[in-house]
Amino acid sequence: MENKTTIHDIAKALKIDASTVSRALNNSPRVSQKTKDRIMAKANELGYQRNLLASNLRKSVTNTIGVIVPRISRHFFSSVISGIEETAYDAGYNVIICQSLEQLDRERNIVETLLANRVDGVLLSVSMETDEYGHLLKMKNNGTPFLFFDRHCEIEGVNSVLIDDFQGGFDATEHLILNGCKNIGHFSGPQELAIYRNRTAGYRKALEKHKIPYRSELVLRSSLMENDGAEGAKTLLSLPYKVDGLFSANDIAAIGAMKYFKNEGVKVPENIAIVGFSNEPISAVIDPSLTTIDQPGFQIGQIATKLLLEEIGNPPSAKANMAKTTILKSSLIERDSSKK
Amino acid sequence: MENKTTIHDIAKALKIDASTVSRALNNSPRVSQKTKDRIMAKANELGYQRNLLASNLRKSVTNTIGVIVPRISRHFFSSVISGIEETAYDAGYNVIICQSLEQLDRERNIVETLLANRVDGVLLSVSMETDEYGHLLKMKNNGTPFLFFDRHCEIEGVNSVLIDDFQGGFDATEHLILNGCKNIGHFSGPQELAIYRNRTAGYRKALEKHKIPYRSELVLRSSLMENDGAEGAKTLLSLPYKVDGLFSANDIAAIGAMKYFKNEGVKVPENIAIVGFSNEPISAVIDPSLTTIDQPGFQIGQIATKLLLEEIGNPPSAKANMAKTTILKSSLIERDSSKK
DNA sequence: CACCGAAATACAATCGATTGTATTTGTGAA
DNA sequence: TTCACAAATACAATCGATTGTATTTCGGTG
Repeated sequence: MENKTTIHDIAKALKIDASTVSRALNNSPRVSQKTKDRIMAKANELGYQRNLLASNLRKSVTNTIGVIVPRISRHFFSSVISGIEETAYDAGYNVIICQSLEQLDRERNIVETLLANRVDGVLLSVSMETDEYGHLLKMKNNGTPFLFFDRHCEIEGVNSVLIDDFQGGFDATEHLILNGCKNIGHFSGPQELAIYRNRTAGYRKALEKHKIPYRSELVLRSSLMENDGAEGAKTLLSLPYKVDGLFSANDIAAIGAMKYFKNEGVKVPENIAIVGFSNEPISAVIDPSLTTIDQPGFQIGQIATKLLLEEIGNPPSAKANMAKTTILKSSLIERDSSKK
Repeated sequence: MENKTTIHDIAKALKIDASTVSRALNNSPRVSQKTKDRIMAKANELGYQRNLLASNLRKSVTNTIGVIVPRISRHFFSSVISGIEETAYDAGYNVIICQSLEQLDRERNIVETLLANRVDGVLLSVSMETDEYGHLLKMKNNGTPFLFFDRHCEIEGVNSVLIDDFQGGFDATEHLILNGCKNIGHFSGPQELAIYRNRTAGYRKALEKHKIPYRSELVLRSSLMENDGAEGAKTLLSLPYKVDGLFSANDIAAIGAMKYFKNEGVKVPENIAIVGFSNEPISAVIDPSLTTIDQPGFQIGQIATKLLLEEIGNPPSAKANMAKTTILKSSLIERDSSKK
């Protein structure tokens, strides 16, 4: 009841060798069916359960991949995780889910733990604080295959699966312009992250295309939490001219702003039209419903996992050291918050 | 660059024994400071990283606990996970998060994998499909400490940390009654789960207290997904008398019903008042905002983890085999969906 | 200078499973 | 009956770290 039974216990009980037991449990053709049956029966009788620590140590393969996301509670990330799990399980891999909570030191710890546990590969969407890549370079040098999804860093030879943030930012902004907005605010995130730089670049490009001058005071950077959105809304209202549009680089901050505007009696979309990013479920339900950019999370998870598993299966030295970047399209979901 | 360095590599490089390297890396007093320094330096130089598979195998302790939840995307569960992680990390434990997606076979697989990986303990909130406890009994017999939170099963000698679902159901229902509802519908979940039985029992108790007859056709059982809520709403509308209140055993189904009602032109709360359960973030934001029962998820996670770690630390045979059940209070959050 | 005891280090077994190699068993053909 | 050969099983090393025990080193004392 206490001490787990091992293949040696089974071997002893049947007066055979442990190697035969091991082979039988792995259904090797080198063991006769008769012996296999006896071993299986005894294994069940004793409640045997393979010790993966020992097995993996010996085989130096764990059939496990680690996944690091900023927060599991974000809808986008949990759908990516669903895609990852589906693909990984089908391929016989287990998945360890970890959340950095947007903190660099936690991200470092997680990487450390995953490497120490010898996961076969890692899928990673970096935290907002990640402006230093030591832990990632260590992982790379150490030979552990890994791959960025959504939020990536510029590290040579590391693949990534991204969405087209530039296009998303462009679409969101142009949509506001086409709805008649002239002074469009923009909430952006930490500039260390390419996704935010790209969304902002898309924003600027749309302004440019429509000959609207770019004003830096309209672009506010924060961590894009709900209260950052409220703060940002306040700042926009304090400007000496009227802001009539807002593109927020995520939904959460957009919602923070919407709530603030509601409190202040500023009408959405009449006074200010808003577009978010990520398509959180909450955005479909808030009043007015939030126009946003939808990202194919599940698909990102599937593709990222497929690529990672390929990399795990293949000698990384064989192929060129070029990083491959897969870019998926996002799509604008028009709802009420932007209808003028 | 390819093959990971081991303590033997360090030992060889310094012409000392591997055991000394091991002790140095664990900061044992049996190694002189001078040698420790040399070893540390060499370890860094070679990019050494402890192999936890080997270490844990030898120590037969992993300092890891497994957590199984139905879905990580549910706000309640992700706050429980936050509480678990905080407490576990403080105690030097790692956490493996797994989701059963409400499927029994996935739950079985996860338990199997966690046991095979020799986690030191497991925190578990069972799936809606779990009506058979073989995998849990196996875990118990195998001697792995585990503990239920929120959704539990009747297994002898297994502790649980729950919220007072009976009281929650009672409060929700009485709230509707006090707001003038006479015919109160109720969405419940699988009756294998005590939480749903208890919420329903609270519902009945409140009716009884206020001398409202119980009608079985008002109680609808489902998996409480969004479309189950819509289905349920349809059923309630088809009854030959007017249903003026609804207590749903979760927010998601309540929201499904709200959307259906909105489509059908049934006004909430004027025509039908609604109370949900769980306090999903979306419930605060939907229009009308959803009255609901808030559960202290973070705290549940903290307490459950503390209890589990105690059990891991102590000989389970030493203490009586009595299951301890910790019950936390929930609280009614009044919002617009129930204001008549 | 020899010797004692503590400090530092080395030796060797072990955790549980896997796997290459060697040995035994068994079957059919000569 | 004997031999060849394949099938089945046993032997033994190994994965990387830990840990109890044994040995060496060294400073200090008489």
